[in-house]
Amino acid sequence: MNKIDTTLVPEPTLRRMPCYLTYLKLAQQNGAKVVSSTQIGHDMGVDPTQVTKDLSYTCIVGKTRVGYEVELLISELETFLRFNTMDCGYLFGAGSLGTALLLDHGLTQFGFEIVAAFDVNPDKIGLNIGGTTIYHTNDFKRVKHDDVKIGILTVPVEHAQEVADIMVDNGIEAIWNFTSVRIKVPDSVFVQNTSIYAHLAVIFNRLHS
Amino acid sequence: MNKIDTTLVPEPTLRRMPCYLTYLKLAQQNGAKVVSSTQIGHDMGVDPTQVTKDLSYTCIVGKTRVGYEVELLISELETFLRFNTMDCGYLFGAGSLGTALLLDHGLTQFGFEIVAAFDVNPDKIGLNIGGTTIYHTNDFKRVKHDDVKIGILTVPVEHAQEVADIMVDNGIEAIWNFTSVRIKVPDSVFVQNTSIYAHLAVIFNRLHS
DNA sequence: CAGTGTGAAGTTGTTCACAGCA
DNA sequence: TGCTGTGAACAACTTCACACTG
Repeated sequence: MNKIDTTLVPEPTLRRMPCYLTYLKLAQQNGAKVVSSTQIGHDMGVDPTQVTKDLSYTCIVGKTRVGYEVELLISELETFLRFNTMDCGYLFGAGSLGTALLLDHGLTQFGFEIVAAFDVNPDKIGLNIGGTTIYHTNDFKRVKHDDVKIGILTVPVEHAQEVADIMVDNGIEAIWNFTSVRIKVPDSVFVQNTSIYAHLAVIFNRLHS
Repeated sequence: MNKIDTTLVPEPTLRRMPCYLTYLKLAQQNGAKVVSSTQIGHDMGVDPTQVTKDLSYTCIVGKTRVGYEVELLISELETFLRFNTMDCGYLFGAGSLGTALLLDHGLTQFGFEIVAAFDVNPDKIGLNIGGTTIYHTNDFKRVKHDDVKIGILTVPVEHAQEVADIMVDNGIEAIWNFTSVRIKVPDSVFVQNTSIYAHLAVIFNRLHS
């Protein structure tokens, strides 16, 4: 499989890739120069064939009987995942989770920067959290730049749809939805749901059965 | 399907259920008494048959041509997901994400309470964040209670495995892993990976293709 | 006839089996 | 022999089709 292939990369694969990347960076710190998918699979608790399949979506080729060159694999993965070019986004809702995202240094490391935040709480407007200024949501139209396509949704559930509508009306093309409601958007807008409470449900179920 | 069935509830179903719950609570606030799976599916952008299938894992039965009684469905879902009985957990790593979880009021609403937090940063030991005291990780063995089975992992990636090992050695049965490394644990321990960066990879890929 | 509930078909993702290579 | 890479078998999840019900 190569990059000319038009089929979409499976979402599970995309979600595993950042884990490989983190694993590889740690391995590199520990002095590893070369690593096999067998090794990666073993260390990460993933099926080794799965690792090979996942990596085959990138352009990298492994050396038979040796494995993959760590440095090359890292840079290839970063390019593939677009973690080495900076994407910008807006944050809507500077509550506890929103604030955490503003303070999180990890995001820039993965090629993402929150360039402005929006809230409706008068006490928060004008504040600067982690280098990002907070504006009133009503000022979004005025403040926004057309080249920012990603919006983070961390508002209370009651306002999720409403704020999502504002994003869509103003040209946002991808919404990273941290709320526990499913929002309705046009087909052209991509939504990634990341509700942590959803995972809590899984934990409770597996723990008590 | 009923509760005597031994097959596991599919993870995708478990992850959708909290969304149904949130949707239903909002609908209830808006005065809805009865709702059909067709309606839920339409409003949430989920296939209506999927909604029916998902709900059939609980004990609730819908009325033909009418739908489900909202209040009953809410309480049935809450019971099923164990959101109305309090589970306790420990948090490891009081960084930006860990702190956000400590400050988040939403968790208790979903039946989860962080009863103690652990970190290695001397500046943080002894602090009280959102009602939770922070102890040194080395004191875990001394502080822990045997009935707490859930551990939240929000430490830097370099220490993830090490801290996970401490948890496992001290009787933790489920680890909610927010780091971007896959940790290795015995089969008896359940791990739920919730790395937000993984979702970033999906957003970038879908946005740029 | 609109809605539930379910078995069957289809799709997607994972695991297995093995060919090729150093 | 140990590893990559791939096509085939398998499992999981989703969507479709339809019988049933008030």
